Amino acid sequence: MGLSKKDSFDTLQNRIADLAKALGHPARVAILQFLANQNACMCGDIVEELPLSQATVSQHLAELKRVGLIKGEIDGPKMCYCIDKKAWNEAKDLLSQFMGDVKKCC
Amino acid sequence: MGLSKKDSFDTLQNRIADLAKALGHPARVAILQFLANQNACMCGDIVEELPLSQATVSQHLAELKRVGLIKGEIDGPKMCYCIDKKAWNEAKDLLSQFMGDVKKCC
DNA sequence: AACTTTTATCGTAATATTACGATAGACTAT
DNA sequence: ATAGTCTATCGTAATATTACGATAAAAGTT
Repeated sequence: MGLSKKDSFDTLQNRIADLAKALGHPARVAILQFLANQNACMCGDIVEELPLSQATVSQHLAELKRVGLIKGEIDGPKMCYCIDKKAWNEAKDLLSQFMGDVKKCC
Repeated sequence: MGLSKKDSFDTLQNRIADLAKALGHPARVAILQFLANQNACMCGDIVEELPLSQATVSQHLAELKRVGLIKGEIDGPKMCYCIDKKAWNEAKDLLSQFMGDVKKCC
């Protein structure tokens, strides 16, 4: 079918998967790189940086907002997007812990 | 439409996204946790560990194989799956570097 | 050879994602 | 008030993902 079985997995597994899914598109990786390499929030011109339409970029931004990695605040006519430090660090910790626990294997 | 624009992004962005996408499902996170917490490869009984059908688990394993995070080798009647250390470390480095470059912001 | 076990693949259906044009909503500036 | 700018949302279409039963393929066992 396609009926989601996500409830059968635990909260941590779901959170890791959800964060990873948000990173699972090159446009969103590019957006985050852009925001992360800036010393300030990004106001207005994200669309110009990407080879995608305004509607599509807005959709990707909404997905990043959904998982909490970025937050947007209104600045007069424009919108300013910033990395959400708290969620970003949570994501970094979760992922690095997850990737870190490999024991020696074959 | 839905026509992929992935070619418009660079190789690194695509690789990060592709790895993240592979981690973007709780079943695959669970499989990797399972393999990573073992001191040996996992032969045979992965399906029993998951609340999914054999066909679905096989599909998730194929996805993990596709990105290179695991490798499978035939052991008589069974199949042994192992974390691919090389790809795993590459993934860990890529992700931690990606998550690491945040400058101070708002 | 016939049977069992294990895993991959095929076929199929439901749902989700990706993408864009068009439109609406919010704000500034004239 | 009107016009311009920026962003979100709606509508829609194409494609991808998720899930499973059924079947095939490969290996060991009797």
